[in-house]
Amino acid sequence: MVNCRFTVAIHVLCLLAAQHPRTLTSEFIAGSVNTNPVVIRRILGVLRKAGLVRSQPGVSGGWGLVAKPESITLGALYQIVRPGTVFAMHSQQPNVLCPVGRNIQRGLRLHFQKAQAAMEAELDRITIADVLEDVLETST
Amino acid sequence: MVNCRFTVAIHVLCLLAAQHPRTLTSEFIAGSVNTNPVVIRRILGVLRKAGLVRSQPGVSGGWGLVAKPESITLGALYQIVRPGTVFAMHSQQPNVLCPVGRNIQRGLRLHFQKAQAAMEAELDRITIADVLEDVLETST
DNA sequence: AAAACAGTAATAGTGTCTGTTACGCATTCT
DNA sequence: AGAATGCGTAACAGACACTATTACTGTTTT
Repeated sequence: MVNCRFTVAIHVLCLLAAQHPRTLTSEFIAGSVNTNPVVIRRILGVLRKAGLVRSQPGVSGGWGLVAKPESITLGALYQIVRPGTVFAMHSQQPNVLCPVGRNIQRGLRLHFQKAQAAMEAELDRITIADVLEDVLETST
Repeated sequence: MVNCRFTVAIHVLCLLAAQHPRTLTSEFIAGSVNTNPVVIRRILGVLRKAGLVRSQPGVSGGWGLVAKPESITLGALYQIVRPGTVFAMHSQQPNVLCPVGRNIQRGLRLHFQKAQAAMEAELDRITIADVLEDVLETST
């Protein structure tokens, strides 16, 4: 089972959107996600740097949504919580004495970028508001 | 360093296509990829099950291409060497007592599938023949 | 018969991610 | 002012996936 930060980030933003403008503590959120509060704080820390949420320490503190749910696309969120590429190049540099080995990475880079861009474009068609609507709809 | 089997598989098929109809040994291929022959045999074993290549043991044995390079798309290859999904759900099951936690996975599944399908559709537009052409072109 | 080469199991090492504890700091409430 | 609450973050352990490597068996050609 690989990286699930993206999924958790969506989950948390849906929670914050559903309860807006109330603030939620990392402990409460962790109870819904079923993980440790530190994990939640780590992910929300990244989202705060991106300007999506804000945090407040102290009594009656917690986390609140800053951006509008319908303005947060899954594509943007993906780039925030999982920077980097879907595809990995060779773990060791290929043999430069081989015509294929010497040029294969350059030849693949653009194709990989376009494939990932297509994926993110599809994710851009969905917002947190859409997901929340789906979730609460199936809830009834 | 994540999964690079997909990249290596493309690399190996380009080699086999470039040298076709000659056969190449796993040791020779490993020399271009810069890894161990066993790693090559493992990946080629998967491709053989899919009918893309064949192998022959013994003296002057090795690996040969069966499918035509222009008929092997990167999308098909991706599904062969990396079955499974790009996106991971929660590592622990979310809290079913929470309306969001109870339905978030069902709400996300379709979106994730569509995003990955968009990526694979983009990969389907490229064949091994295309990649080989790019690679040999930049070689000059 | 000997050599070459695939097939495969077993193992070690590395890296990434999640989960957890611990502690400091900021803020609110009494 | 002091206590309680909650974030911020470092440190560490455990799980897991992947790569690399060794070693051995079986098959085919020469």
